[in-house]
Amino acid sequence: MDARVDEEPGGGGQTRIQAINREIILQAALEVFSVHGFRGSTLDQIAAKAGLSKPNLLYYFRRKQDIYEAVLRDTLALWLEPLAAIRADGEPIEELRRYITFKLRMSREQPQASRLFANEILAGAPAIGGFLASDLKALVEEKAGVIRGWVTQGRLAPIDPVHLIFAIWATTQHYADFEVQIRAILGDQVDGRGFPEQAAQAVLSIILNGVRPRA
Amino acid sequence: MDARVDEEPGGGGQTRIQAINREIILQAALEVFSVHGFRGSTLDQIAAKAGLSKPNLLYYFRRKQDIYEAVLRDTLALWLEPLAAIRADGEPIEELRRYITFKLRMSREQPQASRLFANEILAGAPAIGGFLASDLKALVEEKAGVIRGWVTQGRLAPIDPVHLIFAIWATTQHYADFEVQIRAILGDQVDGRGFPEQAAQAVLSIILNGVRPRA
DNA sequence: CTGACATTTGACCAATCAGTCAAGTTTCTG
DNA sequence: CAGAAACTTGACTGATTGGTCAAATGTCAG
Repeated sequence: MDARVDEEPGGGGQTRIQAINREIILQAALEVFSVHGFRGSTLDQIAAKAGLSKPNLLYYFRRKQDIYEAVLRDTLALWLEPLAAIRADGEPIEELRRYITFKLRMSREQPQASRLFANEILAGAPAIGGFLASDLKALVEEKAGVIRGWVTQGRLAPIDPVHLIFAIWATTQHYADFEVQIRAILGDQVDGRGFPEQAAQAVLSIILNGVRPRA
Repeated sequence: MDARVDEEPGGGGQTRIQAINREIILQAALEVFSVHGFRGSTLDQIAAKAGLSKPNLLYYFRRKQDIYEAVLRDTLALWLEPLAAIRADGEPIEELRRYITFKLRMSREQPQASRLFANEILAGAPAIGGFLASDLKALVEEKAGVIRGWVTQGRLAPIDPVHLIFAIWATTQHYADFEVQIRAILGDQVDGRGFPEQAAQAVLSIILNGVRPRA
């Protein structure tokens, strides 16, 4: 029969095994969904990667869609964090440098999360369209206001703030989303010690010099 | 029986109907594959969009994979064209401006081609991995050499040429690949008359000022 | 207008898909 | 250590998938 409500697999309270297996499933699902997107991924792939049987997967998540949404939800907050951290009372160039550096590090350490979103957006954002149009839009508008203020004060070159945010997203996430292409062009160099710094220096140089106020 | 070799559906010579229907199929396939990727797309979706029956699809292309590769091949050349057009004997900033402008126009006029590649790369480039590591790599290295020359001559700020190319790809293709996200944030503004110019001005301003030599 | 060939399709197939279920096994609690 | 609940799974289902095939229809040159 029904377990105590707060110990249902989908609920808040979890048993030890639930906590472990839900985490295993979400990690496996991230690896699969981030490569093939929702439609292109199968429960069998996820089950195999998680080392669980397919019915067992569906014991923890009733539907494939539920797994997908759980993975997306888990990574959404993580993804917005750095943008939210931009402070209006900071030094503009330093704030942007910190934001870009943060985003580049996330592309390096969580490339699958980046690819998961890329797949979701390419597919038309069926699962997070509402979130984009509400929370993300509000956050971008807020930070665009901050940047616009810096421009008005002459602390940044005149630039459309929203497009600047797009440019930062694009250049930083590119290293995660297009990693295969980058690896095809640069080879094992990508795994070298200096590569992250090299990429960071290039991106920071282009964008920061691109928005630095010109006398 | 076998038709004359040069009139086989897959061959070079085509009947009138073949030419028409192959084009219809490739256009429908582009629309489907660019949204859901190879694995996430179905022949039924393509057939429905093309207004043909599924067996008829397979009369012109023997396998789903063949349709996919044909669409990719058709768009690959188009995609490299602008990079190849960068000239060593041009004015650096003007050459880059032309390249960025070209890429932005392609993102606007051929967003599906951009998304098709994005999906292919995200999936690990199973179909074009070899091409990336050979042709694209060679082309990038050649143009990187050109840019490196400009830097050496002091006509561009010191910047890693390959990462500059990545940054240009990222910022320009972002408008095609993440259109849904951009639309969620900016709304119908995206359809406005001035939007392409606004985006172009922002991207050009950031990148060109980012690489302009500083005294 | 006719015959050869190109084109189209309904019916079908085996494989894979998401999801169900009843019967098992394991784990936890008192 | 017993009983209850949590967990696991083999076997299954109906739907969808890519792909086949024989038969029917359309096209076009002579």
